[in-house]
Amino acid sequence: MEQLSRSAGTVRPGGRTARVRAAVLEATQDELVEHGFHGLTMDQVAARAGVGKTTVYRRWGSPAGLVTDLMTELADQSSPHADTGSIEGDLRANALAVCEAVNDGRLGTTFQAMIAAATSDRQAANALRDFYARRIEEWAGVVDLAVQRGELPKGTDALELIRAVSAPLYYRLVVTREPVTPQVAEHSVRRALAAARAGAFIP
Amino acid sequence: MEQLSRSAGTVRPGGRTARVRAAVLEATQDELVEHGFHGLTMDQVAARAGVGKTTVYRRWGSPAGLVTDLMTELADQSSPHADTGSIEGDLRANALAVCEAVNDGRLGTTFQAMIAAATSDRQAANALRDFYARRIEEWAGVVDLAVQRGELPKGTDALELIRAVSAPLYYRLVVTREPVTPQVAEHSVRRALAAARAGAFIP
DNA sequence: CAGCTAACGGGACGGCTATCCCGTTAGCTG
DNA sequence: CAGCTAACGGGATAGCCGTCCCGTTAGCTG
Repeated sequence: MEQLSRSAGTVRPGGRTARVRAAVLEATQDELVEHGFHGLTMDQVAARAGVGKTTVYRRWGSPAGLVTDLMTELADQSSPHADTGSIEGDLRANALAVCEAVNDGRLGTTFQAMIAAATSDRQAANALRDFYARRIEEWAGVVDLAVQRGELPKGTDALELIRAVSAPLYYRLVVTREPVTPQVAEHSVRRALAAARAGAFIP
Repeated sequence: MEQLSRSAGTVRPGGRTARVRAAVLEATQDELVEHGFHGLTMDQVAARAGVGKTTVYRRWGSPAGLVTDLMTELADQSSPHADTGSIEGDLRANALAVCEAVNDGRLGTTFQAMIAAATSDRQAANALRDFYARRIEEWAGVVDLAVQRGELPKGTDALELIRAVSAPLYYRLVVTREPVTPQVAEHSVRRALAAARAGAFIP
């Protein structure tokens, strides 16, 4: 797709296009905070961004497209994983980072919108999956280090352990819609770690 | 609300109203399976149910309202929790029940629709929360029995343990959008149980 | 700095969705 | 079984959303 449009003519990645994209994504976030994903309309995003609505339709196609692009933008801003020296500290840092992210007004609504978009749009779903696959891989490193240090048994599935830490947080956020507090994060770490030490993450 | 409309005149719970509701909820499920929550329109539901679209708007108000009613209907059909004699068997039965439910064409799409509706509609969100609160409470009993039998340490938080079993399943379903297989369910049980035996579910 | 063209902007149009109004149906009540 | 009225049904209407067409702008290129 990308290849085809490139071969059709000269691409212009220059100032205006980038400026428009920045303005539109900024406006998208603002609209999400105010009206949520359900109330996100191409029209209002265009108006707030100060661009023609035709442009928004042409480049993003749908509200889900806007959110998807916002997601890939966030994916590029890779959050550096901590290295506190102990696996407990590292996992706690991970859980608290998730906790803060979903509770932050601006970022949290964007995350919720991503999940909402993914329920109706295949492209958004793929972007969401890729986003988390990348985050999980980044954090899996701390588990491997812990195994090398002897903190966790050999053969521990690093990806699964990282997933296990965040699963209860997202479960509360999306399914039971209970608040995601630091205490919840703490409990999640404690339980995942207990299971890991007992060897429950060895396939 | 309910009280007010009742006091205004005589309620007629009789045949026609109930018949209309059944037809509409049936049509809603069918439409959900075919087009998903995003493609659920009041108009088509009314047409498929063979009722006037004014009726659908008057009684349910929005697609989210339809799904919410569907959810309360499912909530009433309480699934009996198994009692296999061991906590491992009970939790496995629970996890497999969730696994089957989300993979079933008809029921699974309804669940997904419920979650999608909850992201945009407060009433749907409340109904979803109540639904799971009830299910979790029903299953918490098997944990208490296991504690009495000495299978799990005293003070184990039954509600949290039940939540911990389903959290990874829903995490995959909604967030990472990976398939929810029986093997995933098995792993989830194994890990939650390992943590519980280590006392990680004692507050 | 001048020409080319990718990308943007405005306005008009068609289709759909949600709402309103009022006539009709059918479940209660005596 | 006859009257009352809650609840349903159909049609008309207004507003919004998405698309299309074409003129305009501004970033590349030599």
